[in-house]
Amino acid sequence: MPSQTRRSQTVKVRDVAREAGVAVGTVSRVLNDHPTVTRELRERVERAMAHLGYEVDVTAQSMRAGRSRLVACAIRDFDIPRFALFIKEAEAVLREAGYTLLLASTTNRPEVEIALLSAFRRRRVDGVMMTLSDEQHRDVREALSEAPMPVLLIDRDRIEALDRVTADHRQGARLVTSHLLGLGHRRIAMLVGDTKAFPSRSRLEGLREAYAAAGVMPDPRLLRDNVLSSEEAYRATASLMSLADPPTALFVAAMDMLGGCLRALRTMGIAVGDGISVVAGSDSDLAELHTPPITAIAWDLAAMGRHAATMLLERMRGDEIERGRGLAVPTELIIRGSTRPVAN
Amino acid sequence: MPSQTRRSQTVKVRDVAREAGVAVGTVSRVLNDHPTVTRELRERVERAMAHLGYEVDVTAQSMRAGRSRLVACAIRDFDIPRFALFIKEAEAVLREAGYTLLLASTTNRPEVEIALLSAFRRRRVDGVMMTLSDEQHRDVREALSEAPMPVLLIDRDRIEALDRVTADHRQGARLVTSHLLGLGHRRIAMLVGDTKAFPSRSRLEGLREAYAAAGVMPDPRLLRDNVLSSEEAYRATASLMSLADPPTALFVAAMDMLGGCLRALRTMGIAVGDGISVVAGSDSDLAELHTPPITAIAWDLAAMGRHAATMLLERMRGDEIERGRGLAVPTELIIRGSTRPVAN
DNA sequence: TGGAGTCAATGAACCGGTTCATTAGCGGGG
DNA sequence: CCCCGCTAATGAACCGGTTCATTGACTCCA
Repeated sequence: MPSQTRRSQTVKVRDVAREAGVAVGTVSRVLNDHPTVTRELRERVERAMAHLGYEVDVTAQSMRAGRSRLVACAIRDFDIPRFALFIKEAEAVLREAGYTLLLASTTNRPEVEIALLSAFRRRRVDGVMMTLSDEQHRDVREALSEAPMPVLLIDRDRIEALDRVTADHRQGARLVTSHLLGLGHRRIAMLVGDTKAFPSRSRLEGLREAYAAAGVMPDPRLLRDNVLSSEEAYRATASLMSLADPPTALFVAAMDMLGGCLRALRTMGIAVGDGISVVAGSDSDLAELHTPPITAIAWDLAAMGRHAATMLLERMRGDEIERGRGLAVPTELIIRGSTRPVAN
Repeated sequence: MPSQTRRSQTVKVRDVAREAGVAVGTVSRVLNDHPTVTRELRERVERAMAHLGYEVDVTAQSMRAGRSRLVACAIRDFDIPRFALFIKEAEAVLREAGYTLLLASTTNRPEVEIALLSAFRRRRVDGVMMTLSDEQHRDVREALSEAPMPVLLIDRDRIEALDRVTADHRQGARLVTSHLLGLGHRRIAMLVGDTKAFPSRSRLEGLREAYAAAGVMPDPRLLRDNVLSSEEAYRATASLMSLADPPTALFVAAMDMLGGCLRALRTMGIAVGDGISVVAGSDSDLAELHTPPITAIAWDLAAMGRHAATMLLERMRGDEIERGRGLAVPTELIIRGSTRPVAN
């Protein structure tokens, strides 16, 4: 019976205590760097641990201490290439602080978000960073308010009580729109993602603000929202370009939908730059190395990941901080060859 | 004191047992779908749980049961865009089976790999899927053999005792090389990643096999190995193209280094297709939508993720299966406009 | 009617740490 | 010399489940 074998193999605090000739409590204090332990005893215990090849059982620690040293990250879909950067940096900061990252995907469904929060609670996860499909969703808000651990929102801002890290998408969309209006474009199409979520909402705001500032009215028929996949971006682009009065510029604001959009233009034989000006809502190798290179909005996702982890750590430490801190990383517009003065 | 509040708020098996008028053991049996519990009692207990809003403490379960329902995934760097697909699918399969995914990055360093294995052991992780920086590393192999939980290797194959899921990179490289040789290319440069790891090794084998089959000798100076970042790919490309006798074709076998390589060619004013034939070691939007589109090797990373999770689940279930099963997903060559007959 | 056999339910012991009230030891002041 | 106060170490209780030997009820058959 392997469990028997394993059990007898496993070195426990008792064994270390016996080996070192001290009480189990002392071993525990050594493990936790308690100040009230003399150097001599500490060394004796550490020698015993090394000698026996002792390893703490984190499960048992969590059990008694009520904390797991786990931090969960739940996002819509970690298939989003640029998002990996966020996770990478967040994980590095958390690991440095002794935490392990739990990863889950919400598939952008409220019921999954709620189920995940419950699963995190059952695991006594110490902190959560997540996106939400819909910040207004009643049940999700209730689940969040009942969460016993701090929750930080990623690129969401409508829940005042929670910390959040966002990108300034409004600013980004404003820059794009002003840039295009400045080039003479008046028929600017826009593909945005889920309008129930912050990024799309604020991009729409930015667009409207820029239009308003220029005293121009946007054509609502050029706005395609809830574009969530590359395939949808393809169809939306194809449909826009088939209009009797097609757009002269296309702002692909939905994250990483640029591929679908370019595929559609290529299929229809429309040249980027000449036939239509194109702007990507987030920068990528594809945008940079396309012919012509594609004007794009850029922001520092790595910094977002670091900030998210750092803020969450502060909150978990229980520091006396005001509730609902927000941190917005700036966005910038990188102008490339895909945006040109409107033809005629 | 919040912990006090939380403690008193928490509903435990005792409370459920009292509410339902049964023993705690019975509640536990209901929780674990034990067969020896009558329908009537089961329903009474479930009502009590619902009424009190009971949630099991997974930590306590893990403590006694010795398993955590955690599966760890440790890869070199999850900044690799295409890898997200693997993780996404693996997570879905694992979640379906009631497991939660732990994520960590090895940064391709043996000592980190060893430390992570130890951390996973301390957390009583039930299974691990990981890459290795060096399959031959003594200490890593020792750590692996001492791991009490099953470990599955991702795209690594040199450890016979462990299950593994790989892509057939050798086949891919063979296809690429034959294709280029068939177009008349004799000076084929290749950028590969870490030669201590399986993917680069088998790509090199594939290249040599194809050369041998054609009775041609490769020029070793055109081989650049240990290209690990986009920046290194940039430099390697620049250096290759500055040779007195530069290559006529470039096989960017290192994963997702295509960007750096294309940047270098653009900087040097060398046209893809005309000036040099280019093949990407893994397909991407960038390869597909580049002008000209770039010939690439493709394989199903999503399937790899699913297979990895499924195989690991089987192993964790303790099924009687032979040790060290290997599953290789096929690779295919997608020929596009970037590879043309050699000019002369 | 009694005894063997089945099956469901019980609850105390246990998993491996941490916590904290208690004890032991020591130095210093009266 | 005694007592007080302080610090360091002790070890039993505890965290919240699961497990399993034991009990009790019930059926079946001689």
